[in-house]
Amino acid sequence: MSASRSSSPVSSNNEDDLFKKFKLKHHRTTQSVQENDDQVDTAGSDEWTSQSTTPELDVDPHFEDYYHINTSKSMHQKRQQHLLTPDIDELQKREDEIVRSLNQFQPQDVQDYYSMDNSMKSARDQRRPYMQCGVCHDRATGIHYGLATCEGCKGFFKRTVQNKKKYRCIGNGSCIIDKSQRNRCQYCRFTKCLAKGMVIAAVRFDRTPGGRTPANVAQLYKYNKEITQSENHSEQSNLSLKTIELQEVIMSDAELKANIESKLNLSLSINSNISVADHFAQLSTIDTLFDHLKPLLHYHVPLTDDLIKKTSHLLIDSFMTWYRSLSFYSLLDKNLNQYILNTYWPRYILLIVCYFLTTKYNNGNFFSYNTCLQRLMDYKQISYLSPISHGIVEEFFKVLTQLISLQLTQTEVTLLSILLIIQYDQTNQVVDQRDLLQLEQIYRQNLHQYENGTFPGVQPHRYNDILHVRGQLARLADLLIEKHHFYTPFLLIPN
DNA sequence: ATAGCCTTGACG
DNA sequence: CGTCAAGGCTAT
Repeated sequence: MSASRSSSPVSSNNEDDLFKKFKLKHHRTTQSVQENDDQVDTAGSDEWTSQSTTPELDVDPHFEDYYHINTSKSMHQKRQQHLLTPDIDELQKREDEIVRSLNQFQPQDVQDYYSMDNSMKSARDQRRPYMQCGVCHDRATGIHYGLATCEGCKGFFKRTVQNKKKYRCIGNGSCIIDKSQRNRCQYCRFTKCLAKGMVIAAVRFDRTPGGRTPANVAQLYKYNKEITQSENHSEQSNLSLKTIELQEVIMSDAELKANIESKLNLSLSINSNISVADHFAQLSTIDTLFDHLKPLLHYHVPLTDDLIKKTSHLLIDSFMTWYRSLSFYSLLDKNLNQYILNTYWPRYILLIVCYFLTTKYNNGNFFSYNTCLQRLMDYKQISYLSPISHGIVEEFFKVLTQLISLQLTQTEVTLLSILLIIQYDQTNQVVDQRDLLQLEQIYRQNLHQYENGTFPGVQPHRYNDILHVRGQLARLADLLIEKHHFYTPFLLIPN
């Protein structure tokens, strides 16, 4: 039925198209220009958000109290700050001050931005065809307001300044801005614009088109460029110093990703070439995660390995961002954090995909071991995936049915996902995990409290059930990786 | 609101 | 002139 129209072999950018279709359902920012300190605009709330439980994914508030008592460190002081962008006027004053102080020290050195005949110009000419937006890494169309940016970020910056807009971040102000999701958080986008050196003064009051940017503004361009460059340098040298000093094997993000990538590839048993997508997802709600999975629902053809891989990447990125935003992240040892990131992403992805599946199969949608198996066999015939393992399918089916019957709330999913990745592993000697013992206790306790408060008496075994599922999930994830069957959960996504 | 494309105008 | 970087317009 729906075969014909949309199935033209769209040669254009498939991933982008997907995102255009499914993103933007809910902006993660709100524009609180005036009185109302309201909530997010929930425009286009989809079926996913309709759960009546707490919409916040973050840890149960009790946990924070408990945790602070024990650690006497307050980590979330800064979490609620910087949520609102400052007045444009204020920012403008700051720029003015910079210009003034610059002029004090170098009275008439102004006009050399345009006569730059050395480093900057040549650098610019060199990367001319490859210029990418300093904010979102989209293709840049030139220097705009002092920074190489795309048309989108250019226009966004202009609108923001011209209309003196203020934005608010729903998360903790560290949303990742890239091409695919630059519209998710205006606050973080604008903050990044500024951090990368875009100059407010370059937006004209009088709106006169054409002409050239005045010298004092050009001065700011140069100044900002120097600042960001020196920052980069000091960061780099700091980093290398530290690693040498500590003699630790802390991987860079790129290395970490590469490592994960190779594992992922192996366990998907795909041998096609890898193209490391430059997508960095961010997450703070289940909705965001599901946004990554939803496109898979709309494929009328079998899922391709490529698609699964891309989706996995998005989820892994989300996982990393999410993990780093957890309150205990900065308290744990670097090596331990790295170990967790490197080792436990399959558990996390598995949980998310399973949870996604439960929302799809929970009401009346037939779901049995046989249909499950049939589905996988069908895929097997069309694709080049490795042979179906009945043992794994059975295991997977067990976990899934249990999850379906449990009907986890979002808070439970959150706690479960944390418990999945901070599980103390006796057998492992690679890294010092002692901190995890205490942490795990804290989160168990937190889950226990939550169950008592939310389902008092009704489901006395729920706490144990969830811990049981945790064990199953952990084992299954290990198995999926080990036996190169990581694709299995994805194939059951109904379409 | 966003972002791709268009127009403008100073400068070399 | 052509180039660059401002603003404007407008389909989505």
